Amino acid sequence: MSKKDATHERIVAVAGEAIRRAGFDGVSVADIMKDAGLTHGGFYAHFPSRDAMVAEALERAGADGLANLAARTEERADATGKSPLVALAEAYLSDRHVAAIESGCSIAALGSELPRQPAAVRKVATRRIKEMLGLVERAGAADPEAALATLVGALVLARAVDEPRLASALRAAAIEAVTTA
Amino acid sequence: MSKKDATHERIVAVAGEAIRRAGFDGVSVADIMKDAGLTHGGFYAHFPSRDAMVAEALERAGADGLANLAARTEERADATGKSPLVALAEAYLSDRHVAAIESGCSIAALGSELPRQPAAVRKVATRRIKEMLGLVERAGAADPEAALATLVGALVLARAVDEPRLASALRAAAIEAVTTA
Amino acid sequence: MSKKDATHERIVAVAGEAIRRAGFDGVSVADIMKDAGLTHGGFYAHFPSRDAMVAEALERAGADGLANLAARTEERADATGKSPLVALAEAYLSDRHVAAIESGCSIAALGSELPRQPAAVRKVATRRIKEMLGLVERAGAADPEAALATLVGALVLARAVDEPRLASALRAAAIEAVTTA
Amino acid sequence: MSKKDATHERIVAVAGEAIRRAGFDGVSVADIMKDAGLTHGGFYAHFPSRDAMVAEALERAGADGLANLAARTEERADATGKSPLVALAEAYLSDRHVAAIESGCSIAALGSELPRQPAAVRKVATRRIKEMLGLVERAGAADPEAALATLVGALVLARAVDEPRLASALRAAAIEAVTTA
DNA sequence: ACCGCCGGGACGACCCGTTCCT
DNA sequence: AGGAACGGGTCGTCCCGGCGGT
Repeated sequence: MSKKDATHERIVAVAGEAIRRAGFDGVSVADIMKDAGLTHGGFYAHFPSRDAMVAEALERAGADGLANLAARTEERADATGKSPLVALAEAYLSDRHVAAIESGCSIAALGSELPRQPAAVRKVATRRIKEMLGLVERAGAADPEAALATLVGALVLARAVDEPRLASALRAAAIEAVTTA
Repeated sequence: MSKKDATHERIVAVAGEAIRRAGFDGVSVADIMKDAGLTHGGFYAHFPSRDAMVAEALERAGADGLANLAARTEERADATGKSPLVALAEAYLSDRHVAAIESGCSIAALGSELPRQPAAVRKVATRRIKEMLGLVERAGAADPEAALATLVGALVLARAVDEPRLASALRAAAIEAVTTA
Repeated sequence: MSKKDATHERIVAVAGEAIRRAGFDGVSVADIMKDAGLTHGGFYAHFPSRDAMVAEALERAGADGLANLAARTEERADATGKSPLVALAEAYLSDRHVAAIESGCSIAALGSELPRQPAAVRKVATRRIKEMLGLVERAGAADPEAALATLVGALVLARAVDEPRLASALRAAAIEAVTTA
Repeated sequence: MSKKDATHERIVAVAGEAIRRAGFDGVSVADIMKDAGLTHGGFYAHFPSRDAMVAEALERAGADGLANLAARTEERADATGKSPLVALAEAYLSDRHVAAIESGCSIAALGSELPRQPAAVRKVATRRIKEMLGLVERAGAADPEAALATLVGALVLARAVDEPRLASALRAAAIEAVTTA
């Protein structure tokens, strides 16, 4: 039982990264199983379908990304003495987070694909967004909804854009807007 | 020449909608051709590859979405007498635009898929984002980059979320933030 | 392991015959799999690509054809008391071998297509030709290279030609030339 | 009328080379037409079907190859003073002819594909083989059938083989065998 | 009792020979 | 004679079910 659970978790963790990196449809079951050190044959002993695995993987990826973000925020607040909100915004739009799609915010990584996902997946995403709102609120944002929209939008745009200069401008402006509102 | 161009345009228009609706990988060549009233056999007389068609379709979808947005903004400004920036934000986050993924803003519809797209596609997207910045700036935004990030982020989140109440809150907060900054 | 190997061998055997019958490009993966009692979906569990399968099939077809030839030669030598070389030439240019393209000499069946094949395939063919030279030499040919060229050329021409009379003349002349040199 | 005939001839000439280079199935109608400086649209104004074009192309390629061979033979006979048969064998198995598949002997280039061609094509090939027999006979071969088989077989094998050394040995042995019989 | 392997069927992009309209 | 369009076919990949060994 314990071994099976460990395997299950490994698959989910691998899938969480793979999906953020390549999108919901960007990785095959076989790819994920191979990355988890297994063959694709046993996949359906762990999940009833690919979709079910995706839902779990998104859940896992979201928790993972949120925990990472909280940790980086705290690090930054401790190191620089800045306010929690500033630390949060700077962490969310840091070089590191922009680059690390596969371990970062799952909402920014998959946002525009979410509307076409099955209900289970959307449910997970909605819950995650609420948690993110809570995080932003606790950090002291006057308007958590607007702040979250700005942060997510800036991250999506910064990653989409081809020119580093433009990406940096978007990130800096978003940090400014979120922290002075 | 004229007939071929007409067909070409029809394919591109159909593809632009299909891609916004279902994502870059969500529609097949055959599907697009069928929607354009053709069979898949003739596709490669119009495009050297699927990727080339996607790049054209994104270009077209972006121009289309931007023109729609500008038109709706003007309509709204004329009808309500509100400032251009308010009209723009309200138009961008209107029920209508949130619902109309396939004819709306291509950046919001495809944003999180852009980082994985070929260079040609990313180039088109970058140009479109610059145009959107210009639009926001001309509407009178004090900080166009932040305003665009907020608008795009709010649209992505509002579409992603499962609960209309939450979606509305995100949209309202974003409008407020953009227009009062 | 055993089952997969058995299936693999069956595919290779079927492909070896199909390729000799219809040429390197004359049969599809689906055709071969169907003849092997399978569907083409499972093909890529056995071979990384069609080309890899073709190389194996040629290897198999060559070994098969050579073994058949050796067996027929011995039968003929035993039955008629003729010399090994005569028996070999007569077996190689027998009605039976001329007719049985799909189980006969792979070099004669595919010779003129070989120059355009990938390196792996040509390598296999070269090795087979060397083995055939050895066989001819052991049968007592004074000039194995010339004898092989004559036999292969006569078989190719006899199969190419539309008139049985001409085919027979070519075969008889080749047997005569090979066995009296 | 004259212009159409010229175009027709150009297509046939291009096709004759293409088919010897890439095999009966190795070139598409569009490729041939493009090489002839045309578009594939007009193809069916010149030929009722691809097969009909192939038959004509083989006819043309055979005449072409045979004329080339006769010319090279004569050149060689004049230049070296060797007997017609020696000159013929040396010309047929010269480096130049081995390398020039697309302008050389069509029987050697396509021999093993002929058995599966339509009747019209095989008829053309048979006639060509008879003409080659006549050429060999007039050159003074004691046994034209065996000589032709040896020459064609050696050319096919020399082109098929991966090792220049082996190819040379096959060619030399064949020349020796043909000229001393 | 459970995981891994073999296999199935459907679908993906891309290419081909052919026809029709201009 | 040119060019758009058609429909069938190719190889390769996908998600998923069942049999067999541990």
